[in-house]
Amino acid sequence: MLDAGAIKRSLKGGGLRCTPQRYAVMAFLMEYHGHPTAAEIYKAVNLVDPRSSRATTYNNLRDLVRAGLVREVAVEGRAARFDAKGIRHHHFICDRCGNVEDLAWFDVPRPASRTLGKRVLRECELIFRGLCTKCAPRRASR
Amino acid sequence: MLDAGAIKRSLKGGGLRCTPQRYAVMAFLMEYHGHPTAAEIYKAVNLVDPRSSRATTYNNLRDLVRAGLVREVAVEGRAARFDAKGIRHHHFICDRCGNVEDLAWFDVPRPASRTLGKRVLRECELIFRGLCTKCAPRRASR
DNA sequence: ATTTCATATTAGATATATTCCAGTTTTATG
DNA sequence: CATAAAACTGGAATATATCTAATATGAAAT
Repeated sequence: MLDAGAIKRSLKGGGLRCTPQRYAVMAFLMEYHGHPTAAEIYKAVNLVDPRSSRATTYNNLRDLVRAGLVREVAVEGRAARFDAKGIRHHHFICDRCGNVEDLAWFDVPRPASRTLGKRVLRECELIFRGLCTKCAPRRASR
Repeated sequence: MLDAGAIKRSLKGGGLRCTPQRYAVMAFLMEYHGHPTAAEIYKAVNLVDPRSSRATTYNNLRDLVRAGLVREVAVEGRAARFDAKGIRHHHFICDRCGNVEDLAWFDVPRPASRTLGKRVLRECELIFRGLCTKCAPRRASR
């Protein structure tokens, strides 16, 4: 079950006010185990309580990403996907349908600082590409 | 120097006809060492020889990616970037300006098949996020 | 509890990125 | 060189995301 206090605290921890709209986005991402697009999140939170606009949903997602509470996954030619940063995990993106799936975490070597140059490393992300279980059997059909 | 024959051959190898427009896109990506957007590529190839439309540029990029000759890098909220798959490398994306930079290659562990499930793995991509050298010193300013 | 103000929200307009369409042209093949 | 499949075209359409400026609200301080 979702702990309202925990959500409130993590928003505050990220320097964000707890507004009904922002709370709704965060709560939705925490209980929904998928990788919804901004449009899907907008729809879902308004289904429960129709008080959020599209702009606000985008604003809140941006703020949550900046605060490090949510991860954004860009997918070529499609809407970005979001998920709450709970347990560490990698991502698998299907080249056919664009769906994003989680993969169990495993450690990734960090690049040597000479590889990285003077760049500031914030995080690293491992993305596997291929065909998901739904698309793989139908590989021949185009 | 660019070898016209080599480009022709790699297009053919990918099952693609060699048209002036497609050749121009591939040649540009091979000699330009950056990560241009579709719009930039469109502009650049038409500067040399104004015979390509926007739609064709997009179509060709799609085909080249499908043929495995070009890599597409999605960046949140911005246009996708492209580069010719020459030497293997990883990518660094700047969280502030969205620029994509190359990082020297190093091996990445493949996930165990139990981690991958029944998914078909095509490739894996390591993306480092942070601040590029241009943006890092100005980190305080927003 | 009330005041205060920085922050957040809103609807709609706008900007940006990409794909679709339907008719025409071109490439590679035999 | 005739042919057919593939590629090209400009413009319209769609999808995605951001901006704007007026209004409302959360939470810190009284």
